[in-house]
Amino acid sequence: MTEKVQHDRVTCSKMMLPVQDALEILSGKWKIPIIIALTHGVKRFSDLSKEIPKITDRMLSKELRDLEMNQLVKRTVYDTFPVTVEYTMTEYGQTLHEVIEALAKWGYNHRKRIMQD
Amino acid sequence: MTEKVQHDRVTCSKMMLPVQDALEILSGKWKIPIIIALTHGVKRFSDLSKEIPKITDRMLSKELRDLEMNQLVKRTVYDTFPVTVEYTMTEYGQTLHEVIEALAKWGYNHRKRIMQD
DNA sequence: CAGCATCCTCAGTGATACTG
DNA sequence: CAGTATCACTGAGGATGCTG
Repeated sequence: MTEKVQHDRVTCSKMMLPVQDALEILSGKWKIPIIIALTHGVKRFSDLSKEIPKITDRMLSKELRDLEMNQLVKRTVYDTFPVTVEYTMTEYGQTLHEVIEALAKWGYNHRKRIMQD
Repeated sequence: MTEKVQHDRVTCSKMMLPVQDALEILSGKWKIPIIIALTHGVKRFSDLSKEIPKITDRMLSKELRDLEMNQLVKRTVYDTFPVTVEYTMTEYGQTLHEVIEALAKWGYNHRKRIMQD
């Protein structure tokens, strides 16, 4: 059975919900690793499994499904035997790059700042 | 006793760790509500408690401590009786605005996109 | 190869009561 | 007022084995 993922939301500013939406989509331990892996090109399930240290098939499968539902990732099945499946970022998924850049930039500086105290 | 918060990290790109750092700081249910509340000015503990629907004192206290440890929020105690405590964003905390703007912008568009499918 | 089913653990959060 | 202490719960994530 599919696991539910639904959090309560808090509303006290008009930025609140959009920010929480965005964070929810990037939330969890594996979304960012998967997204970054896919920015380096089209990948198969087993490629991702190898490239992302310690992720289990269960989580990889689940997170890919989430990303696909949000139209960030496209899944393509080829009729070979055994089946081949390719994952790639959609064009829409690319729009996340700005956000991830902003996070990376801030995070990079923060790490430096916290180190030297 | 202080609760521990430590996650495993995944490394497969140089953006990975900085992005995860940033997300970790914004992670949890209450960081964003608190940060946004504090962008609207200096607030006391009870102000925040009233403004942020359903947050418990326990979580408010804990999240403020986290934010303070990361130098994003400043805590000032006034020697009155009973004690008065004020919380405010630090100048450094303001640097998060770019990040939150990016998240808000993307989240806003995403909400529109997903609604109309 | 590309997953799914099942069971299990524990960190994050909630509820409630108490205190300087 | 501004928290802390304690207990309880739940759901994200891990481990393992199975399948089309």
